[in-house]
Amino acid sequence: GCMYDWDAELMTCVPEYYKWNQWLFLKLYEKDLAYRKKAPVNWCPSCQTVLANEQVQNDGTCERCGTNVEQKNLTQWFFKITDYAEELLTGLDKIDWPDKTKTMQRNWIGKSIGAEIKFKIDNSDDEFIVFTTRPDTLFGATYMVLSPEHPLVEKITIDEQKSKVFSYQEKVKNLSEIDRTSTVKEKTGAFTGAYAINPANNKKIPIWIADYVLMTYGTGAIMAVPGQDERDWEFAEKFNLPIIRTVQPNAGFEGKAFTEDGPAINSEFLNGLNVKDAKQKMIDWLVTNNLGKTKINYRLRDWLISRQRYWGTPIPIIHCENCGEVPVPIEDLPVKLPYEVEFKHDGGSPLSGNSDFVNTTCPKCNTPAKREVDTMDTFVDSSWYYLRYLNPKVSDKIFDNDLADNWTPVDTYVGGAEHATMHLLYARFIHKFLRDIEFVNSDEPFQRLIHQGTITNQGAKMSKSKGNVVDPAIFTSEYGSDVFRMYLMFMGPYDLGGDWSDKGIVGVDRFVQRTFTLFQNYKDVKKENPAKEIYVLGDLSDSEKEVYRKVNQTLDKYDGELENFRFNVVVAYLMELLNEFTKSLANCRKDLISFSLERFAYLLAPIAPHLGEECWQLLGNDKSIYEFKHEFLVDKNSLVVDEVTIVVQVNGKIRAKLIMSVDTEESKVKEIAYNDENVKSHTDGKSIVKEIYIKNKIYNIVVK
RNA sequence: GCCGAAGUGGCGAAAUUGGUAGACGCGCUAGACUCAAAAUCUAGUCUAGGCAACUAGGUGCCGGUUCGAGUCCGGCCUUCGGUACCA
Repeated sequence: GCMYDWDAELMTCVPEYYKWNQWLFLKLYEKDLAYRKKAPVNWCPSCQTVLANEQVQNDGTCERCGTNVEQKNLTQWFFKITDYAEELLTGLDKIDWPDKTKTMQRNWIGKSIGAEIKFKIDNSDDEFIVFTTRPDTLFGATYMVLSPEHPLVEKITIDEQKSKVFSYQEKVKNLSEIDRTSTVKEKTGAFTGAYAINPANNKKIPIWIADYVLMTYGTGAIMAVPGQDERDWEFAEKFNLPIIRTVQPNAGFEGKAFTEDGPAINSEFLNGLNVKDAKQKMIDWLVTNNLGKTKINYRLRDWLISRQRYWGTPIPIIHCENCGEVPVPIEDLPVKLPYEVEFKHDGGSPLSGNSDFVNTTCPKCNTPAKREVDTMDTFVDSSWYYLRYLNPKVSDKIFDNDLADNWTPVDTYVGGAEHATMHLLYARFIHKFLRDIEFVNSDEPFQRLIHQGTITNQGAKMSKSKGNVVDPAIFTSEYGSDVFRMYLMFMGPYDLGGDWSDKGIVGVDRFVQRTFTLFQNYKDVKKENPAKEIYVLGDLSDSEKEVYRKVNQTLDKYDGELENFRFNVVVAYLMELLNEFTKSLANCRKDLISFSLERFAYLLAPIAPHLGEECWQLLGNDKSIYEFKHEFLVDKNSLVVDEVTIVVQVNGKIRAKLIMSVDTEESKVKEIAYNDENVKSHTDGKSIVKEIYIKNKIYNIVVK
């Protein structure tokens, strides 16, 4: 029952599409937002290939051959998403996304405000910079830690320590970041033999290396303050390094790092200040003495887009001996992915084996030159594809700008929560970049975001390779697409996944059958008995009132629930409505039956389109329901109830239920409540402490 | 490890956002129809006790706030998503 416009199909693997990935790359390159630097990859020496993190097993071996995976540094292309870190953070306030997704993006971007502090190395002209969020604790810095990959390590390590340091570096090389930063594993490290000078007090403090300091965060070096940082405390305890507290802990606090607020101690000119003021005073002092400055740091890293893979968009760069890195001129795009590729096992991209592809001439100086052989991450394709949907056939530009101006941002984007910090962040970055080069006029690509849940099968994500895919055709041929779709809606909340089961589908099938039979029983009822738009409650019998109310209630709730993707409750409402009809419709006047069924068919149509249309026709309508433009209004009067159930509680436990007319005043409720036998039996002989009355809801008596 | 979620009957799940826990559906039980079965219809169905009225307990576990907690707070447990080359 789904309808696709195959003329509007797009494929990211064809040159007509990936040409624009290349165009995007060149635009970013033009603005210095695409650049190269060294970055480590997982390398399997046996398979002679780069492995994805997913292909490296927990024990650090290759999933295909079991060989130990190594880290290898390759020069790779990056997009400078970090230039947009601040806007990617603040922009979250303006979009209607699930809070959890926004929180994940905020944490991923990981903004922290602190300071950069310069440390001199003892007996040397070398110095290095650390980032810290706690500059106020500088007097408590009793040692320094460099990341094992820090470029200074080799230079400063003294001869006697070299073997220890180098073997530690080797050991760390093949650890994953998750293992390195685990807070439960025992701290490890090695002493370089070198010392730094703490600029606050000019004391000599040892420089260590340890895996818990990452080259990819901050400056790859930290000042360690064991008194105020839990990781540093553990490290100091293990290696017998001195601990100085610079914040007065709460009374009785001992045995670990104190990370909360308190007056500064052992810190000369900071003593007595709270953390916030001490931070500021220390930063002022550092600036005055040219030793440091305020610094905002982000955990977000630049987007590594290079892949040493064959099947991807070639990166449009030419390497020339004379001119260096030269972008392919835009008019020469696309750089087509060749089909003849030899999969040489030399570690580079497979494209390097195709000499027709690799060998070219430099666009600048016309001498022989070589093409870039890396391809792009496929997240590049998906970072702007929604714009291409506007007109997939447009050939002379990335997308149709006029359409983009009118149609973006996407009103509601539906996608999995697993994309929270990658695809959904990349797309926001690229959209903002396209805005900055005046290709779109909105700040964000997706105004509203809804996650769908993932239906698993036998506990695992459905995939062809696992062979656990549920084939919808089995169910559409047995029950029809309306029933299958409706069952999917009815199974549970849209954003909640779960394991597939067809156990309840017969319930939906029964609903559809019963509905259809009902409409058949009242075939053409509307022709002779046209419905009124509105009924006066006083003119209706009790059965008719019930039906009329239920129809209006359903109509009233329907839109809101549908807009919020609450399909499961919408289906439940339709079932309740049918149950009401089964019970009371036979006792209703014919024109009220027309009224009820007409609206029922109307509400069915978005949920079960074929059934909705069939029922609509059965009523005697000539035109399709999908051409029906009239909106059924809710008779709000019918929703007003004149009686409510008031729950009487004694000490919060239900002791009676009173049916009272709406808005009954407290004294009246009180009188009836206290006369109830069951209430009496729980209050007699006890003293009343308090009475709480919530109008039309609850009367709670507190006794002692 | 870190970041983000989820946990409610035999099962899928509702719960007006702090006010009657279990709507709707599956399953099950009993009955009607049938020679019989299926289908359909009717009634019942959180647990324990009771003929019943009712009583006690109950939303992963432990504790707290409140007249009142599935809902809020603190601490756990389990499962799931992400952790930058699965996309």
